[in-house]
Amino acid sequence: MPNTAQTPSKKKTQVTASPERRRELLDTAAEVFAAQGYNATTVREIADAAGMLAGSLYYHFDSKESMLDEILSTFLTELWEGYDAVLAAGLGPRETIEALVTESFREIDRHRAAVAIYQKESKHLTAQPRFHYLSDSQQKFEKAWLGTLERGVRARVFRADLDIRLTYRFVRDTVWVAASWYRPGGQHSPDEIARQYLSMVLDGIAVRP
Amino acid sequence: MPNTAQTPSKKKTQVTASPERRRELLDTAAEVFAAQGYNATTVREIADAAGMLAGSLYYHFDSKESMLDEILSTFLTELWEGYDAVLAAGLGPRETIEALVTESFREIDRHRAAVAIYQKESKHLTAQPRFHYLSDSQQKFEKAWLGTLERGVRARVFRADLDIRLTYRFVRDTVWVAASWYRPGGQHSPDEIARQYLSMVLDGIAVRP
Amino acid sequence: MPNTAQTPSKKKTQVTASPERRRELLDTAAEVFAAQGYNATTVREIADAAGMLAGSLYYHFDSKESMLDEILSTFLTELWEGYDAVLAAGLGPRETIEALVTESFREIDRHRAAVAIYQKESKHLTAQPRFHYLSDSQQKFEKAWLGTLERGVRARVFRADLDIRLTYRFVRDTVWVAASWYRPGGQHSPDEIARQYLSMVLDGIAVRP
Amino acid sequence: MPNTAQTPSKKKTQVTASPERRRELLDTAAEVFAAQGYNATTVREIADAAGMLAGSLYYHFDSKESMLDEILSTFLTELWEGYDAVLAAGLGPRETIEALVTESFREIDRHRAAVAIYQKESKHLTAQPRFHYLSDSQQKFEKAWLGTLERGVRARVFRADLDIRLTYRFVRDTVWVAASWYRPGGQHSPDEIARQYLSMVLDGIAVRP
DNA sequence: AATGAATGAGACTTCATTCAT
DNA sequence: CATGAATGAAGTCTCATTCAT
Repeated sequence: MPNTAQTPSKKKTQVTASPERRRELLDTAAEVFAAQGYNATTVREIADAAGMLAGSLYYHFDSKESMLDEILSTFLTELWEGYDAVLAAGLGPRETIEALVTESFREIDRHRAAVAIYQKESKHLTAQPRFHYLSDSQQKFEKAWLGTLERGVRARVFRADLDIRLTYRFVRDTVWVAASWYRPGGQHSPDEIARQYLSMVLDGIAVRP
Repeated sequence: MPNTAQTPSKKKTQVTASPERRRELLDTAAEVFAAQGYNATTVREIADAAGMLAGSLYYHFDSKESMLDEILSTFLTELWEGYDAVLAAGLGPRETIEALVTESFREIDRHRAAVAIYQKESKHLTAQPRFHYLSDSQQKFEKAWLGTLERGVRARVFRADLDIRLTYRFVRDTVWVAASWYRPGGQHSPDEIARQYLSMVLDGIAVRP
Repeated sequence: MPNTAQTPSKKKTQVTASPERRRELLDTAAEVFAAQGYNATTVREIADAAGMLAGSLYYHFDSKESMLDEILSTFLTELWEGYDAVLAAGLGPRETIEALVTESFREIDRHRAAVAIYQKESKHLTAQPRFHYLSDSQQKFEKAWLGTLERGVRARVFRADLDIRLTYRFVRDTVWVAASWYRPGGQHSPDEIARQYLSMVLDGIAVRP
Repeated sequence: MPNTAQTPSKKKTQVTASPERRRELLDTAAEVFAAQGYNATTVREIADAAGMLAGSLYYHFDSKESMLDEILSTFLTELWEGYDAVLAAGLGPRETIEALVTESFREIDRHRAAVAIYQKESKHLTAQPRFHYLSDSQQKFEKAWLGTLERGVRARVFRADLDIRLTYRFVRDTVWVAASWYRPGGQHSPDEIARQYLSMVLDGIAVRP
């Protein structure tokens, strides 16, 4: 997931005009998209949720698609700020994985809707040029995680008998699917969930003999 | 996921028509639904993929929705045949989990498209009465897995220090998300994938000290 | 084209506002209307060209349509001042035609945009009561030109072997279509263009035997 | 006006399907476009005129714009067939002009609506890449007419004292504006109109001294 | 005077579905 | 069985216009 070059909307929508209102509306839209799916969501439903008429949304945004775009790219930008900080910290492989997982759950906590949308829609969005940055991010993401896992195998902190790509998918999916059931303000804090997830992933759920 | 035999077409569709052609068309439809999402798929795209015109599909099926219905219910019926056999076998908790995971990967191998559709669409489909059987299945599914896990904790074969519901979601998601990247005929057989997944889930990816 | 003083704004627009600004804005609007067509022009494009926001135009004008109205009626008023002077001068038919053509090219020079708009839009505007004055003008126009041509035929200065209505349309169109390509400040002055046009219309482009 | 490369509609509309219906609908659309202007015409008005619902038009055409495109390009293709035949005939300059004018009035007779649309819309359409062929045609058109006129001046059959570009515009506009008032089946046949126009253009409307 | 935000009507377009052939 | 043509509902988007500030 890349810190997107963000489509420069030259046309009309005031990107200048009050960014708070924009953000409010995007949050509303993200919530509806996450709940119903992007395609199944009508512009009118977003507008209803925002307390305005469908047409009024177009004062703030070019199109329904550009809302989706902005939701996803904003999320990815923030995500990579966190990831890049972790990767630059020079930690050992196990500590890096721990930090990445923790960071991920924090992002899920902060951008639950965006993550859920990303999970559901990103695959078929990458076909469109406008959303190529999703693949870019995906690749960068894979490099960071897979690289760390490989480093760990070489350093003998991760098992060598497993297919490394399988392990990668396992860890990756395990973390991000959480967005589909996670509700902020629930029983466990993001950090607590991260701790338990890491414990399962690293040590397994079986009792040690 | 229940084997609710919800298929009886009430309206008109010729059940007389050769069931093989029906299945062929459903397979085609499932593939397209999985690739693009149900909502994003037009009836014309399915027809194109099947080499006919959109209207012609209606000789075989009542509606786009009934195709989805049939795809999902067929899959769930088969899935529960396998699951029920496992659950009736009277295995210990660890062996039950192993058998369920293995069975799941076999289903993914056989019904990749259906599983992918299920993953993406089931949440917002359960709202419709027609698809209530999806929630039924979900519940039955949860009871089987959660029950087995709890049994394992009591039997001291699974760790007691983890939130059991978190563990459940972890195992469940770990398995099913695989449908999003799995391609039949790949490097690893379903059983091999199951073996490695189980190894990770049960024993973790970290090297034991 | 009549000088129907159809301008009195009945509704609200501040006529108090400086008339120069009004004229400026109308000139801008006319330019955009001429370039893109009235229907294809959005109020926002006019506002952009004027360096303000769309809504702000409504401080100056009732509606987009009233801008068009004012552009056209102002032009026609001026046109008829010139024409009426010519017609009142008591010239012979050939001299009258010469004077009318010359006057027309001067109007095109002064009101290029308005003339272009008139050419493109007048036909479908005449349906609306608000723009009935366009048909009135058209009729008065036809009477003046056709009458002069007929007078010329009777006086044996214009050919009698031509369909007089065809001749009328020929002369009329010949003159006014020029607005579609004419650019003020070009190579030829309006009077020079008029001279050459008259030479062609009166004597033809073929070399005399 | 070029014999257009015609946009290859790859997407969906059956260009194969009954070309007669297509042509019928295009004729209807052309009539409405010519009467009201392209922008002022709604898809529903076209559909009403064709006795169907607005959406049904999209079975035959990609978009309102593609109808316009097909109307114009079909017309231009036919026009250039006629023009090219004339230009290839090796006539003298005066005879070439006569043949071109005659051919033009025949085209106006056959494609009155298309010509009217061309006159009104072509200028602002050329901005769009899709309609670049309009400029191409315009250029080819200019080369043919201007070239013939220059040839005529050199051959001393056309006057040398006139600005040749002015003459070109004069002749060109004179002919084509006729589409705005011409009604097929009127008093004069296209050939008769051509004859009188040529008489005016070549010899003028004034009586020879 | 001008802005920023919103309204509401209506435009173009898509698409599941129907049905005579 | 399948096609070709059409329907009708609904969806996205545009735009002239309004109005409080």
